[in-house]
Amino acid sequence: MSRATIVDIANELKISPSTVSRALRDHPDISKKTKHRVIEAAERLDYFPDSLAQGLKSRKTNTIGIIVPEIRHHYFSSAISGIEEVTYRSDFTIMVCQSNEDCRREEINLRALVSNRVAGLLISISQTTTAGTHFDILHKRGIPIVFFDRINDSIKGSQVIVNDYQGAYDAVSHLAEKGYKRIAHIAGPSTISIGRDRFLGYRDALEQHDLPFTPELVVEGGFRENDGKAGIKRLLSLSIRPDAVFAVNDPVAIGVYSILKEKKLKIPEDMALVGFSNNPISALLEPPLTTVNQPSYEIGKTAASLLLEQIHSDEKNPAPVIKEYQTQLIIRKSS
Amino acid sequence: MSRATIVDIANELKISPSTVSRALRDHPDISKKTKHRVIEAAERLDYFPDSLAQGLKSRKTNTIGIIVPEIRHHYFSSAISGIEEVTYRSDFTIMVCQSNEDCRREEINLRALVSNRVAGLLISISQTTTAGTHFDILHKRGIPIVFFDRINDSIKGSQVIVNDYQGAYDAVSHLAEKGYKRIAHIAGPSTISIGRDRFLGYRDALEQHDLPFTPELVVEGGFRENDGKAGIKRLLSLSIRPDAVFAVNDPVAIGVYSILKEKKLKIPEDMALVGFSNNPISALLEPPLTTVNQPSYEIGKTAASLLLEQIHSDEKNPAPVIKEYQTQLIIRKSS
DNA sequence: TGGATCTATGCAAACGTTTGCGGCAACCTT
DNA sequence: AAGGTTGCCGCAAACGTTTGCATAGATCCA
Repeated sequence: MSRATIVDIANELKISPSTVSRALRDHPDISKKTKHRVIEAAERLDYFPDSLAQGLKSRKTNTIGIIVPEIRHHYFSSAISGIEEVTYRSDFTIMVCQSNEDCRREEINLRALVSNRVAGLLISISQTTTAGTHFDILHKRGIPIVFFDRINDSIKGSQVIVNDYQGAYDAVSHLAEKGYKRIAHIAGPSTISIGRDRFLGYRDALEQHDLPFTPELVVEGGFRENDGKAGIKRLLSLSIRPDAVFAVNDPVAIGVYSILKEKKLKIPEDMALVGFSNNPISALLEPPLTTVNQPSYEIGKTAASLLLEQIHSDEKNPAPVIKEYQTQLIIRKSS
Repeated sequence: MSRATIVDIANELKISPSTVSRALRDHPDISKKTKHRVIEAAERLDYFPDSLAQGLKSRKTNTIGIIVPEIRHHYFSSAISGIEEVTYRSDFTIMVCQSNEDCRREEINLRALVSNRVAGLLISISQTTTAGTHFDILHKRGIPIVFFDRINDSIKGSQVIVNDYQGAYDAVSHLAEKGYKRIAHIAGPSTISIGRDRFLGYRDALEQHDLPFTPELVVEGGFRENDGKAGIKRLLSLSIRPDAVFAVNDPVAIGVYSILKEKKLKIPEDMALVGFSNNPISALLEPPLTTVNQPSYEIGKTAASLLLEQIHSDEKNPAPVIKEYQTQLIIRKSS
């Protein structure tokens, strides 16, 4: 019933706990023979090391924290999958929290993770996170942090991102070159990097192709399917409808799909559509969605590797590193 | 830089650490005035409780472990989302691991979680997990466990599942009633509950509708998209092709879709198709996929609630509870 | 006024590890 | 033969909490 400890093994073998500890960690001071005896006894007694005691004593743990807006969104679950894949290989475990796009909850999660003494933190901030002062404690405690996907300029730290500006620019250029004239944008919050950068890419692409920038063709919302629904409804109610829509991401584009289907509007004849993220689902939609590829699984892996590097680095507050992935426009039938 | 501890607060206030500890936990013995002073000092010093020390001393933690085959599969990420939602409200954090459908990795994950002294475990076993002796240590240590979705009869523990048999039965009955005569089944591993039960539902539905059970129409594989591709290829190579397919789950059905599209075969004219899970994607496929609804998010929430109940229960090894959800056939254009 | 009860606090041990330091043989040097 | 290495191991303190027990002062009752 009650778990065996190092002391139990020591008593069993009539040696001291320190010898057992060293034997288990393969310390060179311990003889081969003793090591074998210890290993054998440990297995026989079902010994499991106690990570709590280890962490308390050694002042560091093998767990890293993750905070994302919502776990069930494909982009994030895929990134988490990538993260777990690399942390697993380094004997780290992950603690996962979701902020539900709520800054306050993000902060509560953060406190819980710090209390659990995570060795580092990976985060994609919520869409309501503007300030970011709650990240200061990490810096104070020398806990490395890597932001991925969504960042916020007022917060310092390493980042793994994609070139959102270029991705949006390419997507909208593609629409312009296809001959669409009134290209709308269902945008994300301008306080979030990806919301702002994709908007800027959109605006500059219009300008580059001699299309007028029309403020009423830009509706700002969140990152969810419902935001897409609301956005397209607004656009459909305009006196002159757009002939194409660039959605800030695929979930939003999917919201647009469902409304357009509901209204029996044809894609791309009545309205062309381009998304962002390349969710697996986008290829299977009818018509398949033109979108911008964003390698979420890879991004997760890279972010985790970067974090582990910083954790193992000697300096307590290593200089921020920024890794940027290039996006890739995937042209399908919706445009 | 270095974090403040209870002792730091005690020194600051010239009181003893035990008083600080009690004040922070709102112990009735401590005066209002002292409590206020302690709280104030704690905030001023940026005090964060140390979960490791707390866990070590109190012999229990507020973290629960999760092991799933793959985080990025919609069904699981959705379940994890549900789990996090309820654990968050109870001040628990989750440690998430993925087994990658590999029994050995599942066991390694399990050891890591036990080492971290999780208060309980939620698991959906890998498709290669047949024995399950590695779960014994949980029982020995009185760590409650709740299985969800995939179970294995040789393992005892609480379960949150759906009525897979009935779901499959309904799906295949639907196909039979639509007039399909040669209904194939791309099945999951028979060692896993959901694989076996869905197969049994398929078989009995055939019998009930006076259709012959033809072994060559059943191909057994895994739960992934690739398994669907392999399965449908096998079926297409038969001298007499089936006219309908019941896939063990939606990812497998999606694999079938992509092969059928590749071969220019029409759904449902050339081949009808039914899936299982009701992934959000299934409604957006063309044609939309008939499938069996399985409330993954709800299942996650229920499993987590059940686990928390057992954690808070006084008995060390509470009797297993089984919660079964009813499935619901969602008829769309693919059948 | 003496003892009993209550309130608020402190002491010290314990949770399971890790690790610096020191010790004791046994073996090597010159 | 005396001193120096080397190999192997144990002692004890420490990590940051929690908690049973003791205690000091205040209040109460007869």
